[in-house]
Amino acid sequence: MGPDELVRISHVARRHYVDGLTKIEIADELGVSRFKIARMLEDALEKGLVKITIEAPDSLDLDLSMRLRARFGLTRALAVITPGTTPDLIQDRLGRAAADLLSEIVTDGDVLGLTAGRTLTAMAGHLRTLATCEVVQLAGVAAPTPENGVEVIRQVSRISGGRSRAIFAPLLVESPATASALRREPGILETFRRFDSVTKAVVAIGSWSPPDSQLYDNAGRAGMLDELLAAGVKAEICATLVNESGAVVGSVAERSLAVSTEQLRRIPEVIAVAGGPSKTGAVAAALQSGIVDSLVTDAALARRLLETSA
Amino acid sequence: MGPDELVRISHVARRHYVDGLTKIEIADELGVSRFKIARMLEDALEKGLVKITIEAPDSLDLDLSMRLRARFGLTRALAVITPGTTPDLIQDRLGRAAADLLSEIVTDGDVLGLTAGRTLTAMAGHLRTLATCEVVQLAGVAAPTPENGVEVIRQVSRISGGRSRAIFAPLLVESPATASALRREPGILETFRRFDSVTKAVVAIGSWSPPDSQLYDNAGRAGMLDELLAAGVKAEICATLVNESGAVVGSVAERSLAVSTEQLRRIPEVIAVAGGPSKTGAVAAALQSGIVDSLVTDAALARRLLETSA
DNA sequence: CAAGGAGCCGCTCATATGAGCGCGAGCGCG
DNA sequence: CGCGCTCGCGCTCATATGAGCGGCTCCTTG
Repeated sequence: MGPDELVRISHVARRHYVDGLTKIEIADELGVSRFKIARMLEDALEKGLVKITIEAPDSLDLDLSMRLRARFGLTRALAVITPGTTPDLIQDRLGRAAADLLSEIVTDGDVLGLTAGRTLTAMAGHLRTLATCEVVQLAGVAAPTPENGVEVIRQVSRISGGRSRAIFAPLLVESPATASALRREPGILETFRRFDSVTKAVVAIGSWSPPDSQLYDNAGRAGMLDELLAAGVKAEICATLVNESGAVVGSVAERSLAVSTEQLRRIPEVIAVAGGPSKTGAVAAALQSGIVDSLVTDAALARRLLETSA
Repeated sequence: MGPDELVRISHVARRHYVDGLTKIEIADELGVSRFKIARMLEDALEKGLVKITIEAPDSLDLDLSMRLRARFGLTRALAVITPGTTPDLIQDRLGRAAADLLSEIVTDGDVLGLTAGRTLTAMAGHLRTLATCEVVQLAGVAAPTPENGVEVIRQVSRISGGRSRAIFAPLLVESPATASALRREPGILETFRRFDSVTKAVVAIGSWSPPDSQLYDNAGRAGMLDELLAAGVKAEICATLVNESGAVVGSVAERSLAVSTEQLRRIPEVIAVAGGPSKTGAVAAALQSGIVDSLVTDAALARRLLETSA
């Protein structure tokens, strides 16, 4: 293309794309037909004279995110790009993304349900602002570590400024009777009554094969593992266990202190946060279950999900 | 902006700007109203999420070029960016730009008129392709150097493949009688007859104050300088002399071998090529004269022209 | 020279789009 | 509680735009 046409076309492109003039206005200005202007702009695009770029944040793979959303019918999906594959790193980045997502979507009237886990602990650590909302713990304490649910609830509700409903009791207990008794404890009863009011929940996904789950560990200690693995448990969402196809199988309901599967399903938006190589199958199973509405995961896992189900 | 909205908006922006979908198509695809899509795209632009850039060649200032064109009512204008201000460098770059311009706009039927000068010599040196056209020398030889008009004509016509009409005679001679006699010489007569057929001409602009012109030097040797300077000559185009206001003053017509002012005016497109600090006033005067239809100059000179006449 | 084809132009008419408006939800305040 | 405010939404209607067409010129080719 010669320099004269270059000057003309660039000028037209600038008037249109930068100054926002319509093609008709440019045509009048230059005394040519609007069709001429349209063709000049087509040329400019085609010859690479006008470059349109979509600025993406380094940390998100926008394309994968949208494909996840579309493929699994999710309300939202975030495929987080991680600069490495160590569990710590992935959890930190997923936590950050989940924190940003919470800041974005939680509004003043919301009742926020949370579970525990290392990724959710990371999320709490990255959370900076949150609308005023009630924060409800959805399951008892699975691990006697700083990563337990009570700690997450405490941090998040402090940032939100809303009131918190914790569960000061284990996730899994020895007998159904103990579980029933605990559920009648005033503080715990209060929290359980809020489950039906929860509008948004952030939950971890535990993997049972390969094992990467605190509930799995607890079940092992409680001697329930063989029975549940025989039932084909692949993943857990709170205390709900699902197999590879997403069907709810086995049950720890009687001996656990947690939101029920039905209550979980009634929550308008359940956001699962999970990533890392070991969780691929569990995330796939959780998505199949229909319990999960939104997903925050790492880009590598997202890619594996889309490949296997293409 | 939160990550979820980021993903949505980026996706919409890509579908629209990259994939070329209409807003209505995207709206249908996502199940939202077209107004929503329009507002998302407005947001994307406003938040800097979509960047539209006009790629400009390093060597041309597109904005200055368009402003020159508009300000002086030119058919074409090129403001060439030079990486320095030495005369040699400026001439080289202007020559290159003029060569590119010629390659672009000369078509097979054209009759191309040329004068001489260092910049036009540079132009000839940079010329790589040219449509088949007749090449006509518009003025006699002003300097006994490799930069004379005959040499330029020879080079250009060789690249074009068309026939050439040179003037093997001086630009300025001692007496009107000698000039008349030369004009009757068969070869020269032939060239002069082609002047009325010239469709495009590339001419240099000579400056008389400060002096930067081969014709000025010749006039000095011929003892005509005082008279012409007294007449207020500021610039020369071929052998036509104009004052600061662009009015034709003085005359070397009787003693020169060159296209006449009237013939020059009748040429459909006269392209002046001139630049450098010393030529500012001369270029301004030449533009005033109405003889010049298009201009190739350096960006610095263009800027000075626009400043003084703003 | 006639026929045919390529390239450029501007038209028609259906479609896409933008400006501006009114509605209804959520929110703060007396 | 009732009021007004703001905001996000989608509507109407005038305008901008694109697809496709036919006319024109120029050039090639038989």
